[in-house]
Amino acid sequence: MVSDASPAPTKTPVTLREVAALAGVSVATASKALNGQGRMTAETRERIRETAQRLGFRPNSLAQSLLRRRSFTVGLLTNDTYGRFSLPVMSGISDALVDKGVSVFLCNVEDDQRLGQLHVDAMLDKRVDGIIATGKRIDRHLPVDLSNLGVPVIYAFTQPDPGAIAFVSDDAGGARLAVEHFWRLGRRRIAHVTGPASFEVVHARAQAYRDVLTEKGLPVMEPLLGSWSEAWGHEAVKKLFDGKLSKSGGEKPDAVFCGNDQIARGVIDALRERGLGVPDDVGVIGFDNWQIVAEATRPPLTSVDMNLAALGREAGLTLLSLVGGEPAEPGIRKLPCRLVVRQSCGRPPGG
Amino acid sequence: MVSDASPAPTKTPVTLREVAALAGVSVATASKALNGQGRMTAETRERIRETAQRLGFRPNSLAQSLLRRRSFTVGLLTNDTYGRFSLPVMSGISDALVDKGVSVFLCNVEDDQRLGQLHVDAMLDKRVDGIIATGKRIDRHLPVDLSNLGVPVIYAFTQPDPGAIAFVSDDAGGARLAVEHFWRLGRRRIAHVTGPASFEVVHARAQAYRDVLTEKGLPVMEPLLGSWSEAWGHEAVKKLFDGKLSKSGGEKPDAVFCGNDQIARGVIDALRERGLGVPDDVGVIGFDNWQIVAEATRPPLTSVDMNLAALGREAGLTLLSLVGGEPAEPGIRKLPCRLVVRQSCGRPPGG
DNA sequence: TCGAGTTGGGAAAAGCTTTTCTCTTATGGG
DNA sequence: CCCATAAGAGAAAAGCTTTTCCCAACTCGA
Repeated sequence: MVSDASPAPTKTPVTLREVAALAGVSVATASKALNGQGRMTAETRERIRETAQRLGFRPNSLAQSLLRRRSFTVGLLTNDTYGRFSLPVMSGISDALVDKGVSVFLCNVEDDQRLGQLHVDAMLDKRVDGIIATGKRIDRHLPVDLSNLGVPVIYAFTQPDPGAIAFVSDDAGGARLAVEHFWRLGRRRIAHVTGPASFEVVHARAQAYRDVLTEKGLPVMEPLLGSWSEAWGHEAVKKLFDGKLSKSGGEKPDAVFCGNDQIARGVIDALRERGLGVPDDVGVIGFDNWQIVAEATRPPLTSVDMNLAALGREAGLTLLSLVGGEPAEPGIRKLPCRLVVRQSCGRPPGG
Repeated sequence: MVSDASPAPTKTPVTLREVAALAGVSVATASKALNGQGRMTAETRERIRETAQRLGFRPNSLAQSLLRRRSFTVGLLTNDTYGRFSLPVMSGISDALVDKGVSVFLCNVEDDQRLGQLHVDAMLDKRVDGIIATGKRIDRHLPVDLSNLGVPVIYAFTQPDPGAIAFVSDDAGGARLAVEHFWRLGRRRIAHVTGPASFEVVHARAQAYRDVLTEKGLPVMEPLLGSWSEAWGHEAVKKLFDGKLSKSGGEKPDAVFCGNDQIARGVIDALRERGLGVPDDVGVIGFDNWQIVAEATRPPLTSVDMNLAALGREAGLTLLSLVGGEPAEPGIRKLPCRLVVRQSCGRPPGG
């Protein structure tokens, strides 16, 4: 039973040479037949095709790549090991590329410079056509230097080098979406509970929040900065609903826009614990649209989705066009978010 | 400025031929010098090495692979797009392989047969040395046929083909860990709330749960099967603490072993809502050790960790040995889980 | 029938590295 | 001083495909 007649456990791949020999032509002709190039009788072409088919011929990509100086692979660098951010991005990239015959090397570099260098070297050795860098936050670099690599580089959801091409989510736009949605629903005292000041997105979203309120002539409550946790959501509810709020003259919020879904989850739980109904008394909107959290809250959480898969797709396609030699403007492209409406924000009055 | 001293934006990689020319030797000698092969004077070797260094020479892996019939790449197939299961597995695989110079193609096939075939073909074209299949549950196949591919295949955390090599978590062992821990803590009325009957692990864990209780001479409450959700955790608490339990003569549980962390989260919240203290009145242990959930519960959740990264590492190393031509027994290897103790299970009496 | 043009197909180089021979030169012993 | 041996380095093939150029044979018009 070591090795029997039926397809051997390890068979050596069939080469073009063998196909050609069996079809009684030269390798040149065989190659042309299979690629639809060159001139030959229809029968010759067909015979070669059939032979190739029958033998299960598969052109050796390594040889092709060597010749074309193009490997049809790209490297994807991430530091988001358990990544709910970078995973959708990856998925989008892969989606965009698989149809073009391009495969993706996934390399997790953690936050380890040595590991980063190791992976980048490995990619370069393998002659990737390009590299995409992605991460877990927009305002931090990966622990690798990607300048002057000799291959195109695109940044997606991570901090780019100056002069590079990057795709990020439009956090300010996403925040507008949420606040304006509250406004349309008739909410007028809208609070904002978000993450720590060390994140740039915190400021971007907070500013958008202020802008919308100002535009609409609504009272602006100063955003509450804390951590990205449920616990902070609880605590923030205490601050919002126990203390006096300066501007609004003691009035309690009827809506809370949260910086992520975990905070929102904490807020909703805390509201329930103090007998406030969501969405009837207070509407809540989260950010990230982390499905498993958003759907587990009671009621299910309305949340801003950053369209990360789309972002990845754009990044992949752009990289490909760069590889193809087409020029592209450097700069940061912000891609729009979308609001996924569930039940925590309420329905329009009388709607 | 077409090509100046500092690295050009897009430089063509330097070849061995150029190194050899500059060092004044043949490519054969250059190759041998850099690989520590052949015989030559120490100075010649050093001169070549220096030249290569200076030029930033990087052997073209495509050429090497073509020659060695070994690409130093492996394909990783998964259907767990947003995967908290397959991601740690991937990370372990990558970890195990990066030091050996092996890169990983990540291919997400969703549950789409066409996509699966597409990716497998792409991998085969690219001459991967082997393939690892991973997924989101142990008892389901990926939507691809991986038999007779001509390259070694390893299954990790997904249902293997018969006769293949697979690594999975030892769910029964993990369940024992949890129940025995409760026992050591002095808990005597231990309930089990878990997922749907359609999952094999549900039965494996439930049986282990029964076994341990029987061994210890404790009352066995019939496991409560439901869904993997928080909501089911809430509901299960109702069933456990409202109704009469047959065997235990109406006594309420003092411990609940949950089938995953989300259920555990629901159980803990529900217990709190009815005024029962965790861990003082009731201990709770979850499964999966999904950090972000386990650490957000109040109190933080003790949970069974499946050691998925280690599982991935094993899978990677085994694949490599297979690629190296070493034989390996087919079969399913169960890797042990470990209990991550936080606060929800309680401390030993007087401890 | 001759020359021009067309048709079908092959030879060979290129892409880059590794490895096996082979060759030349130097060295040492007798 | 000569031969045997070792040392140092190069030529060439292999690995597989694509593409350019070339050749032989055939067709057709004059």
